[in-house]
Amino acid sequence: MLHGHAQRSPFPLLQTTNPKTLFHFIHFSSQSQSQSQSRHFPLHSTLSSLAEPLLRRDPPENSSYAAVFQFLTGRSLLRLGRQVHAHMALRSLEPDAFVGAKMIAMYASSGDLDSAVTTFNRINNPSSLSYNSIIRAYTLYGFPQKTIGIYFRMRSLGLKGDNFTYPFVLKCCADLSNVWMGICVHGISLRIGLEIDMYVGTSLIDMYVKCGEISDAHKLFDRMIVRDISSWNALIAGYMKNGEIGVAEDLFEGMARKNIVSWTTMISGYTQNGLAERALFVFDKMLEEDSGVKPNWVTIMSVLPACAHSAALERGSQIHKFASKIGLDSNVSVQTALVAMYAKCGGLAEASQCFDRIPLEKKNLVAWNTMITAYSSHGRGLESISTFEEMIKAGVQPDTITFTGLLSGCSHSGLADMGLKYFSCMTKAYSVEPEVQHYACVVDLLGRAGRLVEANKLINNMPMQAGPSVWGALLAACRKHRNLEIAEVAAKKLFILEPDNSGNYVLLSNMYAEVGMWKEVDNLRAMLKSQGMRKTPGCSWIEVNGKAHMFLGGDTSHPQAKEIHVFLEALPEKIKEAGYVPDTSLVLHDVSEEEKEHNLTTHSEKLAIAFGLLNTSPGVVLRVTKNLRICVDCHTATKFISEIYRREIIVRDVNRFHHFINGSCSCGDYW
DNA sequence: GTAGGGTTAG
Repeated sequence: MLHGHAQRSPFPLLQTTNPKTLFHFIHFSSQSQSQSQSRHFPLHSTLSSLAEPLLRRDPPENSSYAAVFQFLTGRSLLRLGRQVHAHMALRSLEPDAFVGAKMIAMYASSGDLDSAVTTFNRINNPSSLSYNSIIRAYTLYGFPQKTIGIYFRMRSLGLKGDNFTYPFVLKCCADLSNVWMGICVHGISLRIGLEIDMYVGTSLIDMYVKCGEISDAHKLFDRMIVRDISSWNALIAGYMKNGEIGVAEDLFEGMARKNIVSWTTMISGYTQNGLAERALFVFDKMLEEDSGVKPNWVTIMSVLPACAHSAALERGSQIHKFASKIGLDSNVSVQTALVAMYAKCGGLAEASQCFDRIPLEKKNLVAWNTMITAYSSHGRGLESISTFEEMIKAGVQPDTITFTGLLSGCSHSGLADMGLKYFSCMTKAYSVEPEVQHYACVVDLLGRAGRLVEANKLINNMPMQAGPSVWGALLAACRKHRNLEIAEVAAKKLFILEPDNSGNYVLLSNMYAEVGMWKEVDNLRAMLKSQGMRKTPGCSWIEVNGKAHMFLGGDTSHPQAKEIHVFLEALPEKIKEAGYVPDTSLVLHDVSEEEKEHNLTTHSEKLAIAFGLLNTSPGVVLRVTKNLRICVDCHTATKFISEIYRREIIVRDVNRFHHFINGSCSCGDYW
């Protein structure tokens, strides 16, 4: 009978185990697995004394096993857990609701969800406790639908659930953004008197926050009798995600005690709302205050995008060093955030170094995507492709973002044929359906090659509605190839799809200006004005000695403004000797050529570059960031500057990177 | 047990 049972069992080690080997196994594993910790934690002796009743001849009780499973939970001792399970089965002990719950927790925490589920299904009379274990397991493994299904099955059996059930069920409603389900579960928890429970209450706040119902979340917060730091944190996160940073700040300041999550919430809130400076400031303040909070990997991950956003390479690498010092740089998520940060700060070499340091088996989809996208935005299409092929070789399944990176990489490097090849086979070979953004990349790809009619045809045959990204790509291509006819078609679509984007009006207006159609230019400018829109002011910044210096177009407010302007006034003559011809075609005003030239010398990117040249030693790479696309004249001028002054200049514009070296740019003059 | 999270095209 015993033997038969063993053969039916889904647990592979069942047949080979007897009490004696179990003892040896416990003895051996506890010694080998904990050699380094044994001085601090007596794992071996604890486990031996817990397991001791199991090894006696008299039949042990379920509860003895429960203690062992509980001890094994969260220790990643899956083999040992299986041995204990097998030992139990050999003694014909069927897990009851209680031991079953502990076994489920052990399996789930050891990464074996299948065994957890099998265990659950074999429990004869599951209790709330057994349901809680499987609900927790399904939630942590990211199966919210399953969790909710199990929860309602539990309710149908007349089990109400307790304060351990509802936080997970609510988390699932939150993950699904299903506010109706959330309200339903809220109602049930209210009826059974659990709303006032601290954990249930916090989970309810979180659920309403994640469903975008911030006022309901706040009402709940006000009703809570006992609040925890977590309740505050959940609400603060809501106001930051919401964009109501002021409210979040007030709540944060009003907290009697703050923990690392409170600080991290504020930092990531600032980052996500584009307030990079504030994010970095709060990060510093947290470290200075010495309030006993210790940054963890989420903190580092939240602060790095702030460096990326403001292109603060020096700040970013300082934080990198800090993360290494406190031992957080071996975390894949931190490493991935580092890759993204370095790439966005113009440090492609550092980015790929960080990527190389991630062990192959730890490189996940996000890590690969980040590196592919990094190469792509730097115009290194061939590297994008080879990284993609390595990813496939490593057995990681690509997703929609992978192909966005890959295709835009091909287009940025002029690899039209490669891009089209990947686009045409992505469904068949990689099971990824093309989406709007992939069409946008292909339109860009064809547009770059001057195949505008083909691009237009592709748009008309798209299986879905063409979005602003697609028409935007076509419009940009038309500007480059001076095709006013198709440009007008694309622009008209864009005026409807994104009426508030002044960039589209400016682009078309520039095209009219190029061919001297000043009446149309005026019409467009009148349209902009009547709709209360203004051209987004151009703005560039550069980091020198760890400090960012920002310039607006025509800016004279910088302390060194005079010096900069003297330099820029003299610049055209200097680079004209090397062949520079000022390109005034894009200056909007219908004014004299001389005046146009002056307009050009005050573009924000030129101011930043001039400042960089004046304040750094020869050989230092200049890294400039601009909030719009770099203009044609600045692009040309920068190429000459890189040659005459023998400087490497890296400009990040709103779309991509430009590496200027020895008179040429990595974008191949198409952007 | 609850709260904080990295990768997306013009």
